[in-house]
Amino acid sequence: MTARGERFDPGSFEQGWRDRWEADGLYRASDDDPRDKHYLLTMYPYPSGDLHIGHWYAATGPDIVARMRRMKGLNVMFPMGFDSFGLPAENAAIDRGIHPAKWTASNIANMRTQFRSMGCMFDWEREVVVSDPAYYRWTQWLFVQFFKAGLAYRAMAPVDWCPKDQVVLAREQVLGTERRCWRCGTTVIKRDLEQWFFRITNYADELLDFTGMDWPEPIRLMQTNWIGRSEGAEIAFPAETPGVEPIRVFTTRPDTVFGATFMVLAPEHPSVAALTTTDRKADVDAYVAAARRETEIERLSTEREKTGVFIGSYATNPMTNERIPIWVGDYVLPGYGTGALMAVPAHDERDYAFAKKHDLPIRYVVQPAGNPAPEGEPFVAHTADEVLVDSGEFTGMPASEAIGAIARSLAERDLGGPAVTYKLRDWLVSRQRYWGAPVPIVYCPEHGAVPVPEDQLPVLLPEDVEFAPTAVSPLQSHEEFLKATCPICGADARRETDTMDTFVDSSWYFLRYCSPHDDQRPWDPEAVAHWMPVDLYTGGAEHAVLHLMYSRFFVKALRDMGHLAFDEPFIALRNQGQILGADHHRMSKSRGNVVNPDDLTSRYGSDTVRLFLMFIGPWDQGGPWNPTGIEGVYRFLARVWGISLPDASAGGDAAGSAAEDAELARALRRATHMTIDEVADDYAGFRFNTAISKMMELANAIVRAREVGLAGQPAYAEAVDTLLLLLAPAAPHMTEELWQRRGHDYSVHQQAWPVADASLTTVDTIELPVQVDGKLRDRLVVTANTPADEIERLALASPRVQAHLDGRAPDRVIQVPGKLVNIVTPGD
RNA sequence: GGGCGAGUGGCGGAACGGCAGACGCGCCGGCCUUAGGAGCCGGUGUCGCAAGACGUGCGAGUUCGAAUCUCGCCUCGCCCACCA
Repeated sequence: MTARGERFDPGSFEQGWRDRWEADGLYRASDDDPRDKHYLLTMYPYPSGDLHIGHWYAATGPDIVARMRRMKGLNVMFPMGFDSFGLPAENAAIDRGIHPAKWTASNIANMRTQFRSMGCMFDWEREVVVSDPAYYRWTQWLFVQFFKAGLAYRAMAPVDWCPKDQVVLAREQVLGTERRCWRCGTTVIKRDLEQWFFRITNYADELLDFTGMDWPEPIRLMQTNWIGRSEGAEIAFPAETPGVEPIRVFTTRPDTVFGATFMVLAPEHPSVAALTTTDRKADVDAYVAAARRETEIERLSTEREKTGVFIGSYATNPMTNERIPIWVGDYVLPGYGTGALMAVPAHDERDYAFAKKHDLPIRYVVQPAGNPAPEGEPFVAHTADEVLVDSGEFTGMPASEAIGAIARSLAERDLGGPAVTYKLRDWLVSRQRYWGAPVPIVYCPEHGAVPVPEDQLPVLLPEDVEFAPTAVSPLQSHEEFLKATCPICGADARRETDTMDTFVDSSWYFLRYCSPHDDQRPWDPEAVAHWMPVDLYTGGAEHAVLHLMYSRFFVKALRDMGHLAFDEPFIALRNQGQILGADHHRMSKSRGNVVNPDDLTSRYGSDTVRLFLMFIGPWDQGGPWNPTGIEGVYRFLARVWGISLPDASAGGDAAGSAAEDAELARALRRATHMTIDEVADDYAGFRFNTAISKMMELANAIVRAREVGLAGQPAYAEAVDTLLLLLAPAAPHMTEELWQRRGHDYSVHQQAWPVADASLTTVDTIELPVQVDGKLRDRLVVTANTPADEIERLALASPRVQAHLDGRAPDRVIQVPGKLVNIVTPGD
């Protein structure tokens, strides 16, 4: 801090500037702005009560980019809202008797205030709160559109059910590997209930296509793996039992079908009962019942024994025409492929383990070309040079060819053909909870599930509800809510009590931001056409799959219904790292390691906290919280303050000659102009830590310039003004204050981003490292256009190089223009 | 078990085929001061008085040159987890 001039006191001006920006609507994004639109979005938070340091970390990065892009001439929209439906509000209601709406509203009010203290350029006029009926009305409207388009349907699905409380539990309400009810500790069971689904699997293939999307590779990979597309063949194995359909299986290895020596059905497979023979019925029934009870509990374990029972009947291998036994085993998953598989123990590890345990035949039908068939272990390798053995007419054929040939042979006999299957399942959107958007459906005894007419939306959540500790959704016992009439026939009907998964709310909130106050439709098509798609989306990587994939699905589905005219919601995506507690664990209230930014801001100011968070490391990395070092960032800002105050130019002892001063001024100007693009590139690449270090270097250069008496010169003023402009996105308050004090027009945030003067950034002398055998021995200072042979001569003439050459003539000299010289000796 | 990512000073990190340790914290020394937990100046990878040698988890390799590329191993983190 400067000895003269006024002390840096962020508390004296930060709030004032925030009020002014707010009053002036500085960050309001207008639809008719002639500049190019730029939609920058950061994931909205769940209103848990307080903003912690992680929220600051997540929001400051995109705020910097938003501010820079605005200075670069774009019409930036940067909105914020609240993901305000969900379980914690309901838990608060149950535990403390506060109504979820009340609890949520007070949390939002608090967090909104805290958000404002960060000095982000959020356009609060566009705020979206998903638990507001003005929002969920349109969530319901969208459900109806999905229903009409056949993309929302009802089906039986297993749910976690507490037999004591008689209630469906959410996934997070089932605790531990013993799977106990969070409330009463009873062991939870699976129970089939009618649930609502969205048909996301219709879009599996399109969701695999990331063409033109600037997304992190790990996220694309995770979604790709989640969708889990597998190519192979479907093959029908006729069952001997009369009246039973052939058993269809999916396989990625049709080339091994000659080695299929038995079949295994999932316990849930629909043909199990019909295929079970009388003498096996007791065993099979017991096994199926046990598997059903254990679904997911035991199946989670990879290492467990391959259990199963023989069903008593046989099928025919369509290639060998052999009778092969049919088993039931819980390692076969009901939801994947056809829920049945042909077991090829010689070429699949799981089938091999099953065959060994149950003493079933193992037949090798593929082997490495020219090698004997391996014994004692499954041969699963799938490379180019394998051939079929013991496979009838296909014996000797390369495995890669056999895949197609066998599939064709089966297709000719109507016993199969090429097939594709996915791991992706349809999206279960039903939640048996209160605090969510009610599914807008009524059940008519005559017409079944009927959507609520659009002009009767929203289906409001009743407010007069009691939250009993049994955790049963109060909607299920709210007579007035349940009472409905059929929209088709007017008969007495019952209202659906399921609410929607909160991921439904977040699958379209980015559309609502475009026209948040429209009360005639979910969005204004013109506004959406103007702003969408989101140019840059930021958020935590924990949403890699669900939220991001659901949003992509929504956009594609709505496009196909004619509501949208683009394919993807988010062009570019960046993930911030997670700030952990000082104990290296996730911040959570129960651990007591949550860092509240309020203490830090009151002590250092918002700018310092913002800058510190961006300085501690790469933004996408995160890491454990450690406030050590915040002083350094504060000192940096205080130094910027000191060199920028108008009276800073008064000091300095002009000492050098005019020529020396001109050279120093030129060096300062070069440093200034070099920094402009470096900082811009770093900001754009989310490398805020290096951007800040470069601004620190410029500030240090300005301090030195003042010490040598440059403070009164134009180069000094240019350096300071440029530094303030570069720093403005990261430290918006103090740069605004200094900008004003230096006599410039309000606001620094409406200035154009500075342009680097190329004539200043090109260097005329360079320092070249000189290596001997790759080891640094000397440095040469030469003019930038020195010819190569001259550089070589100078390098060889260096006494230090000579010493290391030790009389030897160089073998060769490698020059990387402008980078270095390496002299290679013949020795090695 | 599979996939992805990461290992660099006392610490956060920079460099990402070409000067390892930018920038900052901390620490050491000095200046200023009635005082300093303020500010300013200098130093700070390790060993060594020095010249110099060594140095980016470990081990190989490619290259004139490797923290960076390749292969194998170790450790940590995240995701998926019997997906036929």
